[in-house]
Amino acid sequence: MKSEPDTYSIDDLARDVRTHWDGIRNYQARNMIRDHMRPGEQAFFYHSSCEVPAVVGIMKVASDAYPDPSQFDRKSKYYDPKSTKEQPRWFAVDVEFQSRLSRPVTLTEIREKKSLGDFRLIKRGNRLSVFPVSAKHWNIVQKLAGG
DNA sequence: GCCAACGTTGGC
DNA sequence: GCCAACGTTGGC
Repeated sequence: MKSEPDTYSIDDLARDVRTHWDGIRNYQARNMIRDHMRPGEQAFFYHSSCEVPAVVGIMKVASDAYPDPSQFDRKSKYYDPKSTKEQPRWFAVDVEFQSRLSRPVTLTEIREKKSLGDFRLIKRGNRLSVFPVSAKHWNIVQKLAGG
């Protein structure tokens, strides 16, 4: 799961421990959290759009998907006038801090690692903020971090 | 349904 | 700030 550290970083999550992962406004990403994420599953925390884009930590999915409250909040930048309580368009999940990687695994490193060649993160045109990670890729990234 | 215009993501 | 690679919107 990607987040811009200027907006919400692994430090913020370590402090909050648990948070609402909201503001997802892409249908594919929404489908991912609504239809495929389950409580107890693990996820990587990835810092995007920053000086050193990198996988920085591990978190745990802490809830089922639920309608993202910000879509109904007129004052939120995530407000969606086309969304109704009866038929919400957007969903959020709760996540819990689990750990930091012993060191960040940078995007550069990931690109250089042959065995991560088919990792979705570096697939051309990938802009999804939420996407599944195979067990193989999960393990390789962890190993790179030294754990 | 097509497609141009526009908006967003995210690396660089 | 630039730009590629998308996704979305809306006119037709």
